[in-house]
Amino acid sequence: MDDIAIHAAAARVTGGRVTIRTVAADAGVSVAAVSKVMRNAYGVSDVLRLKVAASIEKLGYRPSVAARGMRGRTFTLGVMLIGIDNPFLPGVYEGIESVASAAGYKIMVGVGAARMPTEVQLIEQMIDNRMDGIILVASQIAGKTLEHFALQIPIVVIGHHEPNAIGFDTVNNGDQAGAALVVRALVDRGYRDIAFLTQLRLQDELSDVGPQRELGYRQAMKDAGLAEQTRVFGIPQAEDERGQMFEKFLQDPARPRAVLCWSDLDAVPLVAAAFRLGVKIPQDLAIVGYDNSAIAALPMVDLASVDQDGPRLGRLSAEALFSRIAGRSIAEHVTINPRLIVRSSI
Amino acid sequence: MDDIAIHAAAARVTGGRVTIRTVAADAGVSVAAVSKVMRNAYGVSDVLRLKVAASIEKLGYRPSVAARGMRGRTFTLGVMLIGIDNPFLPGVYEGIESVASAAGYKIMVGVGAARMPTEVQLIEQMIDNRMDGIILVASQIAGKTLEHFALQIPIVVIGHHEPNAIGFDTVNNGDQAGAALVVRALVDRGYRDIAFLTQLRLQDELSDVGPQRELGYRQAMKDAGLAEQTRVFGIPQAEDERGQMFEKFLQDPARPRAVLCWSDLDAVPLVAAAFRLGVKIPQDLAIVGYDNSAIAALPMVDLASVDQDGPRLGRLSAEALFSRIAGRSIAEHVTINPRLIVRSSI
DNA sequence: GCTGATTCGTGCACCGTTCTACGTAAATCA
DNA sequence: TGATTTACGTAGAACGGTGCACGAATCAGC
Repeated sequence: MDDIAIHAAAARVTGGRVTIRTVAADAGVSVAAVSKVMRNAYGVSDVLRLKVAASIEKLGYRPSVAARGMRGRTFTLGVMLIGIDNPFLPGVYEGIESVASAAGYKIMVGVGAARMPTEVQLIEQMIDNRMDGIILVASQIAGKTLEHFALQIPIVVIGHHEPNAIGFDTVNNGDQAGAALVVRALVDRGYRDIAFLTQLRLQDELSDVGPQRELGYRQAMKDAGLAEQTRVFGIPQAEDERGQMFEKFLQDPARPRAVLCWSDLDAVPLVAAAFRLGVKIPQDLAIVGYDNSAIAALPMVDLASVDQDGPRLGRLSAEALFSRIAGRSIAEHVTINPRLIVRSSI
Repeated sequence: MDDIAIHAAAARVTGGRVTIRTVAADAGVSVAAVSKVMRNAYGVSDVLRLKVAASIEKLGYRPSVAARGMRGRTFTLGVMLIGIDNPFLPGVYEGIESVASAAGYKIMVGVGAARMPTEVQLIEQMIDNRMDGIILVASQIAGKTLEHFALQIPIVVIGHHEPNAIGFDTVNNGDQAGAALVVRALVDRGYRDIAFLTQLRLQDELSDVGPQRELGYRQAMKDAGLAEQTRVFGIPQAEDERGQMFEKFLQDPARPRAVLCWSDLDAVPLVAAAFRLGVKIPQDLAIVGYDNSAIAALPMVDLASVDQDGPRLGRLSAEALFSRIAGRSIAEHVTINPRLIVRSSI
């Protein structure tokens, strides 16, 4: 009797939405029992489990992640992407997703738009949303800031070098090695006058991939006895400025014989500008990119590029994150070897 | 005295994390007062506001979205994208983001990977996370399912036609008009044997953009007196199958003289296959895509394509969502006009 | 100086979960 | 058979906010 009255009250109070209380009332058990079944915790008989499962099925109950997050885990990972149209991301995301979904985890993505304040806000937002951990892809946030956030939430960073970080993990391809790979391949083909094109930006942090690749380029040039041929050009960010810069660069008679671009993001537009101006690739200019994006593989582009194996980076970072969520507290810094995909542009 | 003890207890109990209670204790006011300041609700004096603001600043307090979501709003929108590498998405996202951030809203993205069950799960997840509303971009979920979810959360759909939906809004470009535009442009240039290439899929719903464009194509062909020339080819999803299909298609002497592809997603690979096989564009075959993606604009691709104005679609959908969140309950279905970007491929 | 209205700030009951502590009954052991 | 363990289920206090209802204080009007 009393029981029934309580059930009715419970049903009324929730106003339409099926909550754990609705299920408990329907199954005739306590709220805690339903919670136990949901988490398949210890101390639940088969009879109880079946009863509760039936009610859940019948009512179409879905636990609220928000409410769950207030005490336990949310089983959700946050993934912060630098921007939506970066060619490096799809592979990485795919890798993360495969590991996460196998572990029963959901993913929420934040899009950073490559602007620093936005990225910090996104991290804060993911903390506020009680994600169990976050993966930052190609973030530009400084290590010190990250150490601060790492106190609040497990963090793994892809595409940003912080080998001395103690609060969070990093997963990278060997950016220096990748650039060196390219220099050696170009030298083997007889090129000597090899330049590096890097992203022009305000705060030039050494931990970013661009500067790392530049470092690898410089070292490899020195190792090849080409220290004097070393040339680095900065590419402006804005699209029209970049176009003008490429035009001037390509029309300069003193331009290098081969270039390594810090990313396909700039290499593809360079190929486009060369095409427009009638500069033949590789006869007039050899070009190599970085990221082995889908566009680079198109036959009319056919751009040689360094492949980072994004899916593997993604998988490794997700695994690192899970082990950190599980309790590991000493940092892991993983580096995998990139390889050069040779195409007709060299 | 007593006061101080309470403060200490409050600080101890929260275990490091700065909560609304920590702030209240620090400012020497009630929890409710802090909450009022946060929501800038009615009945707060300037003195109180300043005191609380100072404490918030000092402690670096950030409210928990999860906790807030249990009663009030989360000020977060969910955006479900069909997949991360779709050329249609960046523009749309940019549009949504601009409106959302202006309204002080955050965005969380779910990546659907174009698989139906994943998409449904993502919607459920966004409901579980207490988003204030969601925008589905190029979703393949049937209208009936959406009506069900629309009872639980405000929904706006982009790139999916459901003109009779009553529970949610839709924002689209005129897909039929877009295809007709292309047919007319081709006819004007003297083409007669014009085919349509559409995505081959299991459940061919008329509400999807592909079939809509096909409808527009068929009607425009009829209107141009070319009903007999009407030909539609289905393109398989898998990359290698598609490659084989394109190869056969391009080598067939009876192939059409011009084709309209349902999306750049297939048009660009077709251009690539033509390039590989030495089929000249547009001399041997004219090609038009849909979406006006960045790749289409590359000079070595130079693919004519229909522009949907993604940013505008994004803005309109965000505005529709906000008005729905504000209480509107009758559905809105917006259509904007696409335009053809002419390039050397026709 | 009294009444009624207005302004501010607080106490407290939620929101939907998790999880610890505890009670009870059945099973095992001496 | 009595004592002890084990298995199961429940009550109730968190978690970190929101927002209603209420009381105290200030103010205006007469």
